[in-house]
Amino acid sequence: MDYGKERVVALVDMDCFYVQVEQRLSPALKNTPCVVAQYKTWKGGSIIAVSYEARAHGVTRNMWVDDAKKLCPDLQVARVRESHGKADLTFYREASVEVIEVMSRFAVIERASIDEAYMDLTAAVQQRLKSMNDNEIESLLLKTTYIQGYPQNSTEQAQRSRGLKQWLASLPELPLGEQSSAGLQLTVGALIVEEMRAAVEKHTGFRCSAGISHNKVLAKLACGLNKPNRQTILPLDSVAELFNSLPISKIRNLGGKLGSSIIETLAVENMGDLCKFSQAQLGQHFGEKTG
DNA sequence: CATTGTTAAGGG
DNA sequence: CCCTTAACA
Repeated sequence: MDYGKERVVALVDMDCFYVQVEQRLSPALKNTPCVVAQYKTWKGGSIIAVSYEARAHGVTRNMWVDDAKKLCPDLQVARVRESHGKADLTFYREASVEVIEVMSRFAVIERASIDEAYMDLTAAVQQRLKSMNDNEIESLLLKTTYIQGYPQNSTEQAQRSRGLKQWLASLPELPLGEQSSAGLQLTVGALIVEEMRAAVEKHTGFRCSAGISHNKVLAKLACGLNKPNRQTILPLDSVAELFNSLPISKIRNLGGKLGSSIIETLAVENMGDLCKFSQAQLGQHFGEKTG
C-alpha cells in the first residue's frame, strides 16, 4: 500500500454533546436555540455547549449567559448539575458510556474525550471487502457522506450527491484477492461509519459527525468539514488542495502556542506553505521530536 | 476570583 | 518518575 495510505482511521465527534444530552432529557429543548451552562451567579454562568440554532445567533462556547441572551433573547439554558458546589459532569459521562458501548460493537475505539473517539478501521475494512460483491457500494448506503475535493473542477458547494457519484465512479472494480485501492478502503470505512452512526442514534438518540481518512490528524480535520450530522471522506489526493488555504491553527495540536511560533518562525500562513519544509528543517526549529 | 476540568506531552 | 505546561472541550 502507498505511503500514507496504510490505514483507514475514523474520528467520530458528537454534535454539541452536552446540549443533546439535555435535549433528550427535556424534549422541549429540541430544535431550539439553547445552551448548557455551568454556575449561575457570575453573569448568568458560563456556556460550555451551544445548539446549532443558537450558534446561528452568534452564541459561542465560553460566553457568559447574560451576554448570549443579548444576542439571542429567547435562548433556553440548561444547567450543569452541581455537587459540593462544583460543576459535576457525571450525567454527561454516563451518556458518553452509552455511546462508547454502541460504537465498540463495530471496532476497537480510542476514546479521545467525553464526546469523541478515534478508531482504526483497517482490519474491519479488509474483512468487509472480502464478503462484498460488486456494486454493493451505492450512493444510497452513504446517505450522509461527503467526499472532500469532489466534485472536481466545481466551485459551487452543496453538491454532495454529485461529488459522491463522481467519486464512486472513479473507484476501481472490486478486486478479488489482491490489494484493493486506498479509495475503495476509505469508502468501505465510510460505509461502516454510516452504520455505526445510525446505530448510535437508534440506541442513544444522539447524533454525531465523523471524518474518515488515513490517520488521526486527517480524520479529525475531515470531521469538521461537514457538521452537524454528516461525515466526510478525506482522500490523500485531496489534501494538497485543502491545505493550500488551510490556516495552520486548524490542525489538531497546532491551535495554540506551537502553531503561533511556527507561523512566526517560518513566516508561513497555511498548511500548504508549511509542507514545503522538510522534517529535518522542522526538527532544527522546533526540536527533533516536535518537528 | 470570574471558566473549569481533563488529558497528554515534554522537561527536569 | 513526577511536575509543569499546553491543548482542547
